[in-house]
Amino acid sequence: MSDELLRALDQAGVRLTGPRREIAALIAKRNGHFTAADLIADAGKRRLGVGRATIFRLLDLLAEQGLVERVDLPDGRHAYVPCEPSHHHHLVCVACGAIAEVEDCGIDAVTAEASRRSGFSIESHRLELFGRCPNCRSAN
Amino acid sequence: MSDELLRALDQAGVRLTGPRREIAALIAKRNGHFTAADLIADAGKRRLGVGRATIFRLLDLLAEQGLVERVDLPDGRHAYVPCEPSHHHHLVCVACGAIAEVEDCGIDAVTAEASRRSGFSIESHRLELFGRCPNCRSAN
DNA sequence: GTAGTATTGATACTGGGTCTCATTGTGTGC
DNA sequence: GCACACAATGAGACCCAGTATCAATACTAC
Repeated sequence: MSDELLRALDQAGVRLTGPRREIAALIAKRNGHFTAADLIADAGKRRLGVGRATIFRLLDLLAEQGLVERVDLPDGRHAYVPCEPSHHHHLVCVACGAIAEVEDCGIDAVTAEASRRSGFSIESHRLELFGRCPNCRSAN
Repeated sequence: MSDELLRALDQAGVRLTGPRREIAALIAKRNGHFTAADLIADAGKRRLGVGRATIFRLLDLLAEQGLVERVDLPDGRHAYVPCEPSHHHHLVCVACGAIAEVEDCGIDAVTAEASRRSGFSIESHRLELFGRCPNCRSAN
C-alpha cells in the first residue's frame, strides 16, 4: 500500500526519511480523497512529530510525480487523491468521498469542438465529475 | 453593461444599494476573469468606501444567481468570470485572461461513458479549458 | 565514521475568505 | 411624502490553507 508510494519516491531520487514513511502510511490508509488538514489531524492524533510544512512539502513532491492529484471539490475546498501518473480524470463520490479514475473517454472530441468554435488553441483542461458511487447509490 | 447585472439582481429580489451598483460597474468594466483581490484593489484605488466583506458578499450573490462563476486557474488561484446563467463551460486564455463560453458540446457523451464504466451516477461536473485566445495566438 | 547536503519542525507570515456587530440605507405600506 | 422594519454595510477581528525562513537534524555516499 504505502510501499508503492515510497518506491516511486525512491526512484525519483528523493530521500526516504522517517516522516515521509509515516505520511505515506497515513495516505495509504485513507481510501478516496483527503485534504491536507486530514493528514495534519491524523499526524497530530498519533503524536507523530510531523510538522505541517513537511506534509505540504510531501504532497507537493507526490503531485510533481503524478502520484497524487489536487481536485477541487464542488464546495470549493480542495482535496488530494492518490492516483496513477497517467493522464486521466476523477470521479468523486459526493456522499462517501470514494474516487474512481476514468481514462480519456471522448474528451478530446469536446476540446476539439470547443477550439473550433472559439478560435482558442487549447493547451490543457480540467475535468472533474461528481456523483454517487455504486455503494452509496444502493444505500439510499 | 453593469445594468444587466443590476437588473438580474433586482429580479432576484435583492436591494440595489450604492455599493452594489459600484461593484457591478467595476465588474462590468473588466472583461475576462478577475479575482476578488482585483475588485478590492479597484475599489481601493478609487476610494469607493466599499468594504472587503461587501465585495465577497456580492460575489456570492452573483454566483448564486449564476451571473458569475468561480473558475480555478491552473496555478491554483481562483477567479470569477461574469457569464450567462445557463449551463456552459469556460475557455480561459492563459496569456491575457480573456474568457469564452462554450455551450455543451458533447460532454454528455463523456459523462455517460464514464458513468457506464465506473458505476457511478453522475450528478454534476466541472470542465475548464485553458489555452490561448485568437489574439494571443497571433501575437507571438 | 564523516562530510556534505537534503530534509525537518517550529514559527512567523501571507492571502483568501468569513463572522460579528453596531450603524446605515432601502423598499414598502401607508 | 414618511416612517418603519429589516436587509445591507464597513471595520476589524478572526480563521484556515498554504508558504517562507532558518537553525538543527538525519540520510546517503564515501
